[in-house]
Amino acid sequence: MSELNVKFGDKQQAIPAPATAIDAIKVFDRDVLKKALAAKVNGEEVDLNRELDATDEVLSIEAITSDTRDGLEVLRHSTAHLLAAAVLDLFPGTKLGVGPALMEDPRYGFYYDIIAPRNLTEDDLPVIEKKMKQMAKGDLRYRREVVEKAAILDLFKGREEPLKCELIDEKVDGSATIYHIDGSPFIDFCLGPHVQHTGKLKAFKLLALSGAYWKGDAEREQMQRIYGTAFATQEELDAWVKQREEAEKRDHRKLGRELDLFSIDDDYGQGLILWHPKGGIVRMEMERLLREELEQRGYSFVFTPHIAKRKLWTISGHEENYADGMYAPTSIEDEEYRLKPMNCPFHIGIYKSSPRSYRDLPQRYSEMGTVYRAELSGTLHGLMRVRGFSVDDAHLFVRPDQVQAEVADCLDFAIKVFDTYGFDKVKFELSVRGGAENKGYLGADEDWASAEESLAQALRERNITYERIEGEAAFYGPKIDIKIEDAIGRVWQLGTIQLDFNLPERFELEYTGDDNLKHRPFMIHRALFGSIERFFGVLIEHYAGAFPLWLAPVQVTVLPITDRINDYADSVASELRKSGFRVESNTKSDKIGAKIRDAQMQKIPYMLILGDQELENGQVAVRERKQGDVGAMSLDEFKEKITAERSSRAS
RNA sequence: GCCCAAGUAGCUCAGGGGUAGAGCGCAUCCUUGGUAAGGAUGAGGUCCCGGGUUCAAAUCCCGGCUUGGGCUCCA
Repeated sequence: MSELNVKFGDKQQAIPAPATAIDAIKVFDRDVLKKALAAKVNGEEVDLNRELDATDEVLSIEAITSDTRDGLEVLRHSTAHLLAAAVLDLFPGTKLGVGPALMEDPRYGFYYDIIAPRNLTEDDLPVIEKKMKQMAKGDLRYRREVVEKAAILDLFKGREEPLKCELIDEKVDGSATIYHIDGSPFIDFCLGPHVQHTGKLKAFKLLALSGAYWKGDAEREQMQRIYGTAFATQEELDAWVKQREEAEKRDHRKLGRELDLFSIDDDYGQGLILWHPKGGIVRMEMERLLREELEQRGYSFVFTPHIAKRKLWTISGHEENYADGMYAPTSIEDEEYRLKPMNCPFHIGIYKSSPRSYRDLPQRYSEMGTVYRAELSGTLHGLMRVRGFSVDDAHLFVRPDQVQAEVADCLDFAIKVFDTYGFDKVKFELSVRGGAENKGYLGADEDWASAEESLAQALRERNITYERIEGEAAFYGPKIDIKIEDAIGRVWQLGTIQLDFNLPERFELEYTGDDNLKHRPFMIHRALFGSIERFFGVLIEHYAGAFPLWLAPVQVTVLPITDRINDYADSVASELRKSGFRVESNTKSDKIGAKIRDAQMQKIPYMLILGDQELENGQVAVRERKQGDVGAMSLDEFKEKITAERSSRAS
């Protein structure tokens, strides 16, 4: 064979053999070579210098360039190897774990898990990064080698790499590939592809050091994980670093303190939120919106206690399946009680309080129910992960024929509410039973089939595009998860609409049908926010603390220019309060610039600047927090404007 | 829970074996200034907690507590 038939884009040509991927690409497009990091041959990702198989068939070749996702992945994965090589060089005897590129996580670009002879600290990162840069300049070659399993095992055994051996043992059947970085002791068991040499790695940065377990298993070896990121150009890396700093400015913990919204005080307990007056206002408004919707959608409002007898949690199955998440029992008069981690059993109690007819269904109970969960201390995070929180919970008890309509209404509800908050990207995921894996699903097959179909049908009926995920359903029923994307593109899993075949069974729920026989109702758990605390945190970051008028703790601040105007300012403020607005009046002796700055830092939507002119004309000079000065108008005109803005809940 | 780091005034942080510091905020006074910081004075601290080393510890060492970054996108 002296020639190969190669296809590149829509062009095809015979080239002399033997040839590498790079030789082939060169024939068609010399320019693309500058950006090429790897190649695809018949869909398989390979190194650029991979020799093409001698074959009569047409080989389809593509270049993987640095400006594509695949290219970035090659770049990051190669950088992870460079990291490991540098660590090995600086800390001989280091054991290697895995070092993948991270393409979904916006915070990082890659990591490498290691066990170094001594625990590394963050002070080591700059040293390692320096070593990496030095190695990058040396244009060290990534060299691929195909080796038999036994030989690879021997190689890594000899290098005392037990974790690598374990991986090889699991993954390899026959032969496998390893990669060297020439000029470094580093060898990795890896599929590739990689860049040709370290000189291709021009923009990378080490970011963080953390703990990780081998295979994520807390029973296995504790390792250290070094996170970093890499881009094709320094400009892209700089832009990314800058954006990261922007995200930090939105941190809800920082804004929560600056805007006096909430606090967490260890004297009261980790993960327990103290809502301050200003946070309280936001919460009241969030709940007001929900309440209006709940009323219109025929929900009823119920209230239930924070603890219940232990026996109840045995019936519900929480004692058996969820004990780790629950606080220890407490007793009174020899009876044990436990704090509730969920509201469901209480709502079931209400359902069971009288016999139900098919005519009574659906029953829709809603409650802002406060629950307590024993989260591990290390997982706590501001408002996002807490130990006590309130769920905008609802439980619907429905007949099988009502499932679809009820779920459809839940979807409408979610869309309406998230739209109000300005989340225009909402994603829906339908989780159903998986084929092969048996998770010990409860409930009859025909119930599952009908429930899954009802959920899917409800989504289709509302023209919602959704992702169907096999095998992600809970053991007790299929569900729809709702995820939203915030103002800076981060995705948050919030609400869920979940069918439950388990609890109706355990609590022996029933209703009398039109056939005068007893039937078991379906139960739907429905929460939009999941946790009010967490959603509050998401909102703070989404709005960067600048709440829209309807949510803002202080909606208007009145700023008199001199204290001659203080009386007029007070009268304007009290006039607005009469119309239900939250107004402050700043009569300190600061200059107007300072008062404006204060208001701006507090992210108050409207400032009314009042001086002699306004007093004389009976007007207010309006300054909006983003647009700045919008001119003078009568108080009535201003009131009309903000009344419309408030009632539309514009975001 | 585990790995790494941090903990100094209400907040943000500097300092560092021998009188505890700054800016912001707060209070009082002066100033009454037209769209992002006017000035002066003052109050405010168990330098996280416990132990050790030392003539002497906020500082060095050990332990604890809390906070922060993380804890499988598998070669």
